[in-house]
Amino acid sequence: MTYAYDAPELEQRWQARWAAQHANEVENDDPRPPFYVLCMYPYPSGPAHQGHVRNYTFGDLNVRWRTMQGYAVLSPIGFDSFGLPAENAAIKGGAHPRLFTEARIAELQGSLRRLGAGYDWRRALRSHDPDYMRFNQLIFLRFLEAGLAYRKMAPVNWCPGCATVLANEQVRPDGTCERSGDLVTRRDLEQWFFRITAYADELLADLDGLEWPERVKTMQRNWIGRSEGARFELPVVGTPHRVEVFTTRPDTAFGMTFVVLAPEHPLVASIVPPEHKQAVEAFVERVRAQSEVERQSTETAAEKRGIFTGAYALNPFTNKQVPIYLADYVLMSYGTGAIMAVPGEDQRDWDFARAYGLPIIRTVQPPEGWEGEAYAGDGPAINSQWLDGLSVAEAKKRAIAWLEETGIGQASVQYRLRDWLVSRQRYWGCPIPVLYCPNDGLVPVPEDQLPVLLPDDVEFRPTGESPLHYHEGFRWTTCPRCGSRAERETDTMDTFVDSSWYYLRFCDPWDRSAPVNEQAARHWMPVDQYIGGIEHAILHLLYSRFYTRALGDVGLGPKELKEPFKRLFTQGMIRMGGTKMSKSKGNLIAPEKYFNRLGADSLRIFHLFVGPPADDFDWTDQTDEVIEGCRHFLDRVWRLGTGEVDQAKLTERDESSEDTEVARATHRLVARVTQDFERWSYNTAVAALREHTNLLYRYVQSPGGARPATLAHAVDTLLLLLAPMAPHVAAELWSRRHGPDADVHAQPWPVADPALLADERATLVVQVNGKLRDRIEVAREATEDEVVAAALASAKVVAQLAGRSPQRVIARPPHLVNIVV
RNA sequence: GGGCGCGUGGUGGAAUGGCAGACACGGUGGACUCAAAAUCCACUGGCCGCAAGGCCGUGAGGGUUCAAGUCCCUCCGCGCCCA
Repeated sequence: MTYAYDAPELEQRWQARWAAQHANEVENDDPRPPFYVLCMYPYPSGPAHQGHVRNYTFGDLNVRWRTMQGYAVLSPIGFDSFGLPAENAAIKGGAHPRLFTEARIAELQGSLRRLGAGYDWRRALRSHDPDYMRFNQLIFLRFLEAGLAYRKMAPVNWCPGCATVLANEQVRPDGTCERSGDLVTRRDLEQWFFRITAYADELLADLDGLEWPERVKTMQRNWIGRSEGARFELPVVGTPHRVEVFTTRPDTAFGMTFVVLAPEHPLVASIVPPEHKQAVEAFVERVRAQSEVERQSTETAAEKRGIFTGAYALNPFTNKQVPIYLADYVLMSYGTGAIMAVPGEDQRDWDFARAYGLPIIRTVQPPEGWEGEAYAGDGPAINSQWLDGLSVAEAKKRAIAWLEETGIGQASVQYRLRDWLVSRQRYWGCPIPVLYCPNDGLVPVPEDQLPVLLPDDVEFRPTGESPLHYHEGFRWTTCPRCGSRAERETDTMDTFVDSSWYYLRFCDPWDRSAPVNEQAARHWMPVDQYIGGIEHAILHLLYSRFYTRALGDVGLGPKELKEPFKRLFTQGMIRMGGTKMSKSKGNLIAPEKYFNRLGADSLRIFHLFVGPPADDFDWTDQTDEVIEGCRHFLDRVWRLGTGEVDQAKLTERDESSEDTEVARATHRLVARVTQDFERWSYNTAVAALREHTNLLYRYVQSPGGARPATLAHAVDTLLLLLAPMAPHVAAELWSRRHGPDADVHAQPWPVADPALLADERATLVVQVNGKLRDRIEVAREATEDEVVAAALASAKVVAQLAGRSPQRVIARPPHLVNIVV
């Protein structure tokens, strides 16, 4: 293979020049209108992989394009540098997590530079930087003060493999750990939480105003899971106790034939009669060992899921006694930890009732011919006394009104969303800055003593306990209040904490006095374009939305800033053989080999060209040939740009109609590419550039040759439009054409002249009965009568009509005529 | 089970309800060359036909419309999210 230019040499030369020029550095007082482009900061796992290349190519296109459009573009980058892989490597006998991580960062940084992505490197941050940790801890303390951070004993998802607690989101549906694949079990531990549920309503409601993919918004809505219903109390027969239940279907209360408590429910201890105690305790023990996912699974046979407590409650609607059961699928953490069971309208209750021989009473009339079991749809209430005949919605209202009048209960809203469990029993994370004193109890580390740093001299043992716990020097300290020996918290923070506010820090990473400089944040925020993987649709994006609000509420961020990311784009995944391309799968295709041979520009064009950015892409054996093809395209642009194509035929002359057509095509190209950039249709934008290149080749090689001025404008425009996509080759050609100091990336983005967008001639499509029969060249301004006349005069149309006369003629001048016979 | 999305040539894909398959990859042929590579040019959905041309064609079936890949209904298959 021989290529038209030496890509590695050319690209490295331009990268060095951009670094020397401090290109893409932007000041906070830049007078141009601000525009914030951000790619999700990467976890540094080593050199970039194709997913990174795709992500950062899209990001850089936006940065360069918006810059050419006249914005002051904030384009920062950082590294999500805390996390498990570094610690696991240390346990396996590797280097210290810090050294390991910093080596990986250097590799990834190298890849990003070779990709030619433009960043304000002065603003770069790493989550494990002491400065960043200090502010992470300061935020934690302010949350603690405000009651947004709290500690409680909680049954948690415990991964034996990772030897740590997992958030619900990190447990896969089959009950295994997202990272290690081990089966997750339950344990009770003192854990730290962030009170994200305090914002549930707001987080749900404000989704409406975001320019995010509808899919992502739906996922967040489901995750928050708001449901409206009622809660009310039932007396436990023969005891002074009352059990409170939450239900979304108060209208079905007349069909309640039993009550189910979560096995952990506090009432269990006091209501179970002695003769049932042993069996109940054994059941509770068994359920405690199960993971939440197991408990929620519909696979388990109903017979094994519950147990009768021996106690009865009084259904306040019917004044009848109903038995109280325990069942694994009722969770203490949702609602009140107790439900009224209505087997007639809930399939799980139906299954349970059948398994335990409990009565089933329908309270909603199923439609005629209903052959299913529980009926959850709408219909008139039956067997429900004063609710009979009402629709579900009406009956709900009436039932709630009755509960409120009688004082038995009230309307209630529940969320599926739980508070965010942030503590991790690991070393390589940000320490939680509190200590425990025998006299003063829980004591926050004074702010002037932050950051609490990780000790370097730790031992990594595969025991499952945090190395911080063994480290006597770290673990023991003195209480800042009373001076006695006190124990430090040895848990560290979930790494999602780090990624929940980094985008705010980028606004002014130089501010030593506060994590977020409010003035700078007001200037740049919200992020105008956020770009990342769909896999962060729920967690990272929801936590960040919470953080933005919470920071404002504790006085650490602009109070009026609610939403961090105005526009979100989620790119598709790179797959290989059906699975996601990732380091853990061992199916990475390193970009370095393309950088060395074809150049970063070719790889960038490939990622832009290969399909819609939002779609997944399957990397196959043919992919290399497509990337070659992208280099081929850049070589063709090169030969046009340097004048290597048929220079001899260039002729000075007045503009001919052929020249005019090329000029018009150039303006159409500008409009097309701009529009495609706006709608994230980069594959068609590249197609448009390739089409234009093909057109210019034909133009230059045509018998009449090209008119120099027309060609120069067409080629220059091509280079301007190419600059955000293939920045190196565009820069080189531009400087060769316009002088060594000319900078294509500093040029204004071209604007199409509306007068030149349309052709003078148009192709009239003639259909007979909706089928294509002829194409006729007509003037662009042709009237309805003219196009109809032209269509009827067509020999092909006459032949098709075969003497029949048209019943109806539909004309859309100048593009289409349809003759109906 | 519920929700959302997607099914187009050998392949990736394109198409505000108005010319299906743009742009590529691959393939075939040609020019250049002693030869090859590179480059440039042409052709490339299927079937019938010497040709002109015709017929069929966007997962399957139905509907709306002058006109459907696009809108509506049913079904099949695949993917994702929530259970």
